[in-house]
Amino acid sequence: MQREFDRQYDPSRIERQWYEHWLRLNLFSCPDETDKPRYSILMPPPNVTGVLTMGHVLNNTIQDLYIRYHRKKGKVACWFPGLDHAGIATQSKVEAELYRTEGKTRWDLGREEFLRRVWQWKEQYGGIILEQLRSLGVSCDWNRTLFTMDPGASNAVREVFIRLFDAGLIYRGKRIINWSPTLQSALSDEEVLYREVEDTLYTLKYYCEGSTTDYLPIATVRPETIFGDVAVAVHPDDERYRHLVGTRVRVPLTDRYVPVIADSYVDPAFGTGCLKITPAHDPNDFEIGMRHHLPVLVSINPDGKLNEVAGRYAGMDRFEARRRIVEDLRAQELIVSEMPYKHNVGFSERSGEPIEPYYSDQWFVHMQPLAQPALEAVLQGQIRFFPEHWVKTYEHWMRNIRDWCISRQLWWGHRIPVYYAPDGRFTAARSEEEARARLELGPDVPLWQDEDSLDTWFSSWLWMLTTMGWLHDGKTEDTPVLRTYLPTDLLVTGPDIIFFWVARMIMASLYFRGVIPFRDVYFTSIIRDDKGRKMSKSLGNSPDPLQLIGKYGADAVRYTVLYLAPVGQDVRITVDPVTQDAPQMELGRNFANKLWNAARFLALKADEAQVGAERSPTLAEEELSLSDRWIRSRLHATIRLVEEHLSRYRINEYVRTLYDFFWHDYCDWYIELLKIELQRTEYTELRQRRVRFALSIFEDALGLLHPLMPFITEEIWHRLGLRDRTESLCTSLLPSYNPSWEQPTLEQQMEILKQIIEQYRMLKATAGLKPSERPVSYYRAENHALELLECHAALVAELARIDVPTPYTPSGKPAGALTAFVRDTELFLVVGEHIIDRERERLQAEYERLQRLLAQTRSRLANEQFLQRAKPEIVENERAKEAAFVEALAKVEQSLRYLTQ
RNA sequence: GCGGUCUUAGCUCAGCUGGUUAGAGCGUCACGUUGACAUCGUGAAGGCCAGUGGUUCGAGUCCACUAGACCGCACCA
Repeated sequence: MQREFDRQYDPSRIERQWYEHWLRLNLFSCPDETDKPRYSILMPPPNVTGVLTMGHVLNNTIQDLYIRYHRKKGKVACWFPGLDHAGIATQSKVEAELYRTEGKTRWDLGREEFLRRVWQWKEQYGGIILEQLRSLGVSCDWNRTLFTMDPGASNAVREVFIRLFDAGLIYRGKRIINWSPTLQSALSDEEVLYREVEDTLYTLKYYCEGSTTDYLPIATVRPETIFGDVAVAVHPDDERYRHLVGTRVRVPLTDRYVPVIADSYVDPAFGTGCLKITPAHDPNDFEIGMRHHLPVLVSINPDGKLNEVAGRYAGMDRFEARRRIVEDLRAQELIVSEMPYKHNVGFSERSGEPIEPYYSDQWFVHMQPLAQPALEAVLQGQIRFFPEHWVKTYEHWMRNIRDWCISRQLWWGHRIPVYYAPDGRFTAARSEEEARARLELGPDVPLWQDEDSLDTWFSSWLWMLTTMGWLHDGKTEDTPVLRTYLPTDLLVTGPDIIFFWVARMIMASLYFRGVIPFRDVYFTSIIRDDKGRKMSKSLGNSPDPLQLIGKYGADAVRYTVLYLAPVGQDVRITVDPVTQDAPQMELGRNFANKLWNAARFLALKADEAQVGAERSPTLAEEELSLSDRWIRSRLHATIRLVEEHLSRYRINEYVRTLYDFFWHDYCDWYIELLKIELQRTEYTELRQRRVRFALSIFEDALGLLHPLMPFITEEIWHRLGLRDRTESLCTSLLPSYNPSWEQPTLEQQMEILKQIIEQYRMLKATAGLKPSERPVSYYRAENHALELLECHAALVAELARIDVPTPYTPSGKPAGALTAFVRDTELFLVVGEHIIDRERERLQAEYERLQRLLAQTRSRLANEQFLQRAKPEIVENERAKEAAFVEALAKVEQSLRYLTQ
């Protein structure tokens, strides 16, 4: 039976086919209820507007790794996928398109028609990213895909709003909020990014009433806000100004007089010690204004333009107005000084322009009561963070939590379920009828629903509940799915949304269901380019993952990204600015190719020996060679390590462990040894059993690798095992660990044998001999090493490409021989006398190295404290080292002496 | 201002609860196509583990400080 195996692995030929096949076999969908152990993960829902980024690749590969691993442990492993409606991002996108194609704004269309267009857009382009994720091989339960604007999720959102409203945890208030003039909407504190900006600090003259010479010097970076001034504040104890408290000063460029007030908020040591109070345009001024019962004078409109309060500057944009006002202030000599000034300015995370603090009616969630239990769940370890240090960040935020502004002046989103009556009263309600009932109004009284919608995160924070059907009809709280899969086991997300999402989910889950939403949270690395910049579309420094998958294969991309991503450390991926290629992916591609070729070799041998799908009979225990036992020991160590690393989320260690096993243990050594052993096995039947043994080791290891590289492992598993297409490595169980097969002593022996081979190779290379030459070799060894060499001389000869080494009994060394050492074993390779100089150099270096080591060891042993306090086995070890170094030194020294003779 | 992370080979990084002679991949150099693999093999070169001090019998590993890189939160005109 011959199988086709190309010399090179081509992922593009098999990946898509396998994915579709898995979907046909329905391997990823889970029942609502089960008696089996279960494991669940919530996918952080990507935006409908999103396309696959390297961040998604990293994040979803980790999730897929864990889901697949636990599925292969025999659990019902359910991964809940979904999509986020992304209010601002999506609305902006559709508005931009509308303006480009039809020259219209959303107000031209009206709310209803505009929303129809957004839905249309969503049907057409939305969710592309979910399709893209499939090319990565993710094994979600696609039947459970939820969109945050789906009716079920929307019902839950409405119900939650009403419940929190009734509980007094949601309130409406006139506040200073972060306003984006571009988006024409409020933003939460978390959506504002602060950046240092070079500005000018203007000190202005506020003339005292009735005086043309006395003034208060008042510094500001925003002279355009002076029209909103309602007072000037000084510190109550400030001797310079105390006499002025209660008098009035004139606002520059106006005829308006405002009072001088005393408030301890003012820092007398900072600046001029005088502060203008503009409650409508500064959060701190607002607080002071409230304390002193001052009016809130709005001078800048929501569109960022000054209004009639600003007199002749009305209608001007805030930045244009600043320039004009400064010119006029200069002209009228109202400026004391202008100084360059660095300070932090808040920018809209979404639209990029400076935030305008804006005084308006908004909806807030009172966070304090929700935060307390959520903080405890993490501090007490019910929820674990990986890496753990994020707990500090979480705690800091939770202890200083501020109320959450949830209203957005957007149309795309969940509309706030609040109704207003003509008399000004309002209530949250499921319908207009219910609102009437709640407000005790007759059926003919007109009601208005609030125009605003809710922050997108107000639906995301319910994700663990809504994905599992909670309140999808507005009533049913307890579903079989919730009982089965909540709390989930793992959440994988970026640390940048710890507040936006992770913290709020914990709060919502505890408040509404009384359970934690997830047990472990793994915060992924941030992917950066080779200059350390975060990858982003605007910088153009992010490769297109689909292009990489197309070029290198999904397995290779998954492999490389996880190999490069240690826990808690950012990942740097070098990207070619022209081709957008990421050459580091070769790491994964080469590994896949290595795997493929190892399988190709096994298939060749299996076909030669006419091994079919059967794996028995295999070698009996007493038939196992040193290399067989060794590779089995390595396999079981690997099984153990895989479990250890994954349970501690040391993902790159897991990757490295498998790399080492496949490449170094299995390919570099085991296959090479197997080749020789097969050559020497005369009986067909024994050869067959030997190949079966080699295959079974390889196949077990494939299972361990499958969660990371699902496509190639499935393909190889089928080819080697000639398995039926209805079987899948996705659902076949992982090999189980057998501690008695992990044999450290045996591994040590093998290690010595490997070193002996390597030393012979080194000698041969030093002599510059051709590979085809087989120089005569000898050894002088004792005990174990002697035994090893006697038993495996032929293997050593084959692998080192030398003549079969034989014991050398005379003292001294063979004529024309180079010498090398493995512990106390001496190895000789007869090469003639032509490279004495290099040999002497090498031995001299070795001599010095050993002397350094010996000195170190001796100084340790000379220390009384060390002998007394260190553990006995450490001391013993040190003594053994001393002896070994002394002996080795003597031998090297002797060799050097022979050389000079 | 508060909190956090990082600094190990030319590059990108591993190195777990302190204890064999500090590792890998890429890159470099030399050799090589022996029936799995040149997307490969063999060998070699390459490291005062950022600096200073401390704890300890013992520090790349723990602590403090310094320098540099970065992140989060807060923010006064």
